[in-house]
Amino acid sequence: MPDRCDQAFFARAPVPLARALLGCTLVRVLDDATRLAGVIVETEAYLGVTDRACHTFGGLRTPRNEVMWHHAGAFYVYFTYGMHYCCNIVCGPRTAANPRGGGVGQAVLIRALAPVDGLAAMQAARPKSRQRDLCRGPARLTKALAIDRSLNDEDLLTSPRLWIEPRTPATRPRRIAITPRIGIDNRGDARDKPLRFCIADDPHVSG
DNA sequence: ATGACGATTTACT
DNA sequence: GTAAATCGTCATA
Repeated sequence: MPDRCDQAFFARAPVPLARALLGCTLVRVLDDATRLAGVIVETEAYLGVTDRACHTFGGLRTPRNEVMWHHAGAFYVYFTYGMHYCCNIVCGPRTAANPRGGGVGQAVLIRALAPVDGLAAMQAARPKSRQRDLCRGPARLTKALAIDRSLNDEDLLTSPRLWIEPRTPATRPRRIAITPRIGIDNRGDARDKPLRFCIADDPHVSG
């Protein structure tokens, strides 16, 4: 039985989780048992109700962003630009009000992976992509790993088709690069905060 | 009912 | 470098 990140791993604030996810492996198992997996090399932290770039800014709660208010370890998938999916891991510390962690509108966006398992299936999903670019970008990786709306609100703690595996000595980042987030140019102070985390010098990082 | 826009990617000049 | 693709969502009326 594969090692899987647990509730304690996800139940913390977005910045520490975004850092801790680097070097972990995102695993997706298809209905035909094909295993697709990649090492997380790029993440972004979304801080919740005070963060202008966050879907829950100002306490906004709608059918679309409902999952961001769920417990830590919930998987939040949203559709954007009429054609792309992006995926996030809901987080937030454990409190008396939220003993599972989360419940406060915080999450970490997965922005890029280094492909590890299921390369043939990924390539089939993105036929024109070079191997290095298969999961290099938030919407590219969801396409490569067959992540869509059907996985919104999936529980990473228990799902048989989706989970996160911890770092191994071989995947532990040597150095982490920190930059402002991508694609939020129009949002004042939120634009410049250093909330994007990458494994430095990894060729699978986007941007 | 309507309209502006988006945590992007790809193709094209 | 710029622009097109493409549609669900939310705010406004």
